Amino acid sequence: MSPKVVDKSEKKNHILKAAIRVFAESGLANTKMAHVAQAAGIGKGTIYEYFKSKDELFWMAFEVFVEEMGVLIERKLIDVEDPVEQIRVYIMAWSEMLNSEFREFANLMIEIWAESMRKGQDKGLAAMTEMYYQYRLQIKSILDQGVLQKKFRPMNTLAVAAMIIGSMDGLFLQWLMDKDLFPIEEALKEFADIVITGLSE
Amino acid sequence: MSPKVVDKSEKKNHILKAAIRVFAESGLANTKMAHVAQAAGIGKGTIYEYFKSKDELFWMAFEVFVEEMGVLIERKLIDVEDPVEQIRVYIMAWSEMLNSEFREFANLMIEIWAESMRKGQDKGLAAMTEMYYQYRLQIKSILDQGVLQKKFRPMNTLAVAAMIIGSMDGLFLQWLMDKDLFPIEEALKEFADIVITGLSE
DNA sequence: TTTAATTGACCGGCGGGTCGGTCAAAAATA
DNA sequence: TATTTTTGACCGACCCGCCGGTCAATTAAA
Repeated sequence: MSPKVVDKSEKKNHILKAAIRVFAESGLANTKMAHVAQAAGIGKGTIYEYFKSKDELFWMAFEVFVEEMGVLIERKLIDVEDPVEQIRVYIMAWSEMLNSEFREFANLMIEIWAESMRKGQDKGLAAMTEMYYQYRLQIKSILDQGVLQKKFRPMNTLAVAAMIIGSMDGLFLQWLMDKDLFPIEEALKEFADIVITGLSE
Repeated sequence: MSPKVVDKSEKKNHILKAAIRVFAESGLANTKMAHVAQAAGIGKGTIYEYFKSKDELFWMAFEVFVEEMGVLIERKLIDVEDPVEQIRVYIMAWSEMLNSEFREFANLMIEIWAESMRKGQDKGLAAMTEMYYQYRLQIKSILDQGVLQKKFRPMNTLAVAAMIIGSMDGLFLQWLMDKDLFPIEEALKEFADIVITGLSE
């Protein structure tokens, strides 16, 4: 019925996008391959032409998600010079992100969190840990710059970086749970103000 | 083999405790009733004398968890008067908690998060939202006091409360993922300092 | 002995993954 | 160009192991 696709990698990507949506909605265990197939508009068997297993599909979805997220943040930071402003931009970038096309992928994050922590899921956990480690270093280097420029007080920059990332995740999580009532914009704004005031010399 | 338990509710509690441990380790979908039974040292069928279904068991485990957690925090706050110190105690209470018997239950939290957000899990989500709403109000009232006493600057206290709770969750989450390397003590301490400095008049 | 509690073998459905068949399109041939 | 052959992407019926929940039998308590 549908014409055959010539470009393998494009179709793989198409399946991945559908999978992200379904995983985000139902989680790993509750997602049926048949459902993913339906969402992608293909037969179940076809998925296995592109992915070895459900598990592989899930973790590839994670990779795509992380990568797109990283690119998005990077782009926002690119033409901000002042470390203080960089921190603010970084924090506020989240609220924009949550109103972008990422909104539908957001639920996936918690699935990944849960999944990566289960006993025996060392591969996923390692990927996760690595991702956060990179984020922390990124923030740390902004903070270090700020301290050097005497715009921030001296501090344990790694711990503060960890705190900032952690807090972002937490606010994100709260918003996920209660998208309508949780005041994410205000909470982020307050957070940015408090962090900057609290860190200033 | 196991001593016969006379008290029905005591046995129910015993099963619940075992279930919490198993759910924390494997999640809802990956936990087998046989495994819970084994962990509790009883036969699988017996569980169904005390709980209607796996689902009911899971959500009762959640209730127990939340309740014990609330009691623990409450106890810490009871003889602190100064709002500023209350905030600090509240924040630092977490690090103590994570070194207490709660440590083994901690993973359960993320399972609950993930589960409560799945499509169709309205019951769980509602319970979750309610819990956080209560927490937010609790913190808000401390902040309101502080503002009244001119110890904190004027602010959107609800948003700040949401921010604080969210951040706590986020730090907790990060720690869950990387218990050995994530500097939870320092991050919490920095967070408390920054928040208090940032909120002070 | 009667009643209550406990148990684990068993059942049924469910879903991940397989595999032989199909067919559109590309390649080869005329 | 028209026709035949080959390819491999696509599919979904089927297989089979797994696990939540049941219940007849067993054990303990009254």
